[in-house]
Amino acid sequence: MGRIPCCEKDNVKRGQWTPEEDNKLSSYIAQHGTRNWRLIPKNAGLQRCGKSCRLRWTNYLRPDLMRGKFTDAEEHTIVKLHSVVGNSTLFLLPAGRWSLIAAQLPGRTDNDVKNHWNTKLKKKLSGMGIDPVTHKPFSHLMAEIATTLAPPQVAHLAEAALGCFKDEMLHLLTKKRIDFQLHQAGNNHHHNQQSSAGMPAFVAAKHEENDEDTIEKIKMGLSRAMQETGNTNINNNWESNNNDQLPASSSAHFGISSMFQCGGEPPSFDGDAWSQSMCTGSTCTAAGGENRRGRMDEEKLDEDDDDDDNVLWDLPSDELMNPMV
DNA sequence: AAACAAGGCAACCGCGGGAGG
DNA sequence: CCCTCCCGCGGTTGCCTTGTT
Repeated sequence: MGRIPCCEKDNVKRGQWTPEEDNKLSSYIAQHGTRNWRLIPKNAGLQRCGKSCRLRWTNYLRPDLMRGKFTDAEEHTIVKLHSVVGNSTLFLLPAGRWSLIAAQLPGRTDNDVKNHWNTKLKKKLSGMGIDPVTHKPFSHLMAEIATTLAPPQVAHLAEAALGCFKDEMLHLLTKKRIDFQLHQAGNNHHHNQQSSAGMPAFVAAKHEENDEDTIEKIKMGLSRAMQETGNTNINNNWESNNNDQLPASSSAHFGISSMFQCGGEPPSFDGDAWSQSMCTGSTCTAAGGENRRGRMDEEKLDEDDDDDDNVLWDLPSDELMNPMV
């Protein structure tokens, strides 16, 4: 038996809302509240689906909404919480993950958070070499899988992985990193000779570097990660964290920080406080280098001091705006 | 200056859960 | 217990803006 539509689609307007429609909806809700969305458009004199009205209200018209850019702190919270509730099916969370995350960010809607995650944060994490789904470094993900396979299968895995990541990696290595290098080059300007194309020598070199070279480097990194895995407690970490009472509280531990404790390759850093704050643990501390403390703003440092001891993703319940699960 | 590409955001769609008859 | 309806969620699409060539 098919589900009946929430409204008759022929008679409803769709697309962008006009200021008049916004006014009608806002004033109606101000007077009558938001009970029964199906009746609201009729009573408010709107040719809209009730669902559309609800979305417009919750995502745009609500007076408590905060517009504007996400702050670093908000982004930090999103990433933290996403590492915990990201795989909501695993923990059988009663509420959706986006709404749960949004509940911790006053003035932000789940749609806001979801859009921000999809358009910005995912790329940001990828750019740091971290898988935005599992919050683990790409190299460790591959290494984890590789440890369960026989050597011939590992070779196939590497090839398959390269196929998957090739485009993304090439993009990151040949385009985005150039920005960073440009910045670096600015400090060593006199060392860089101009190429025939008029671009700095290092940029020209990047362009000339063919795909095969890049792939070779990726392969080396992958095999190095797999070798290092043999000497570390990567699986112990993973298993112990999973075997313990799984839900949210413990799951926070097996995110990025626990993986970084394993001695594998750290993600690449842009050097900004945000990216460094996404990573703690012995390896990252070393990789982050001396300037970490120097660069991070003092207030943030104080906040994160507890996290520095390997457990960035531990979220004390009193730190949350709304308690979860 | 124009064309094209990429990014960002608002809105839509379909599905599932829960409440109530 | 079944059915209907409402609500809310995540995924996706489409359009507008901004950046790049």
